Amino acid sequence: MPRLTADFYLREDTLAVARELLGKILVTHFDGQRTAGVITEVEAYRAPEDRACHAYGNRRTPRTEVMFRPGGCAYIYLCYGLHHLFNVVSGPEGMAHAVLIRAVEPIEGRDIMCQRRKYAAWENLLPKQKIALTTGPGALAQALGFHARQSGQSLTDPHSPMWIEDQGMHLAETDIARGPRIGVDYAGECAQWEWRFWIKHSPFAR
DNA sequence: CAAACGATCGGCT
DNA sequence: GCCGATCGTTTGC
Repeated sequence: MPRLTADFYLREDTLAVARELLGKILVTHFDGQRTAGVITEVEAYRAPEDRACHAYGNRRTPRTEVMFRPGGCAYIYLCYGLHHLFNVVSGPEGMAHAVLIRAVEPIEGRDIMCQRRKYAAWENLLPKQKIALTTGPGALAQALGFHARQSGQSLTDPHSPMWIEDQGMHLAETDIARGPRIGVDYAGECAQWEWRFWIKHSPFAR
């Protein structure tokens, strides 16, 4: 299956990019280990106006510099000293827009994901454990093997070990739910913006 | 140079 | 529900 190309990521409408990432397939291929999952939950972040965005007010720091690159690369950072959160940079160069991937449904390399998460083998997991394996941004990033040192890597370069595919899953507007973003209470009125989207009936989304 | 702070998770009550 | 873990980034002195 072909990777999504730069034109998908370069669009300025961050909310459209976020919604359209639902149902796409996030794939990693690190050290010969291939894992993939259907994207089921996302959040949009968008400088300069969004207080919850690390690049709020278009402030550039060494960490957030990659958010200003042309859309189509990864922004991965360490959160709470423990979790590596994976984002897709979008928008044209100079606009710090990104979509946080919050959950996926595993479809390939399930046992590799289990190893990385220190879970038992997939087929021995309880239904609740299968869901916990890749639901939540820290959990899915660990399962797919993401690390902050990979921040800035391309999703569109044919040789890059991380990418997103369209395998033809179609979602109607009525299949998509939206609500406020999680964990951004510090962001004033931006915290109420409904910039979080998920596949309505997926068990792999809150 | 010191200190505060997270776009979270999992275990325990 | 609550709380502790844990550390790079950022900011302020």
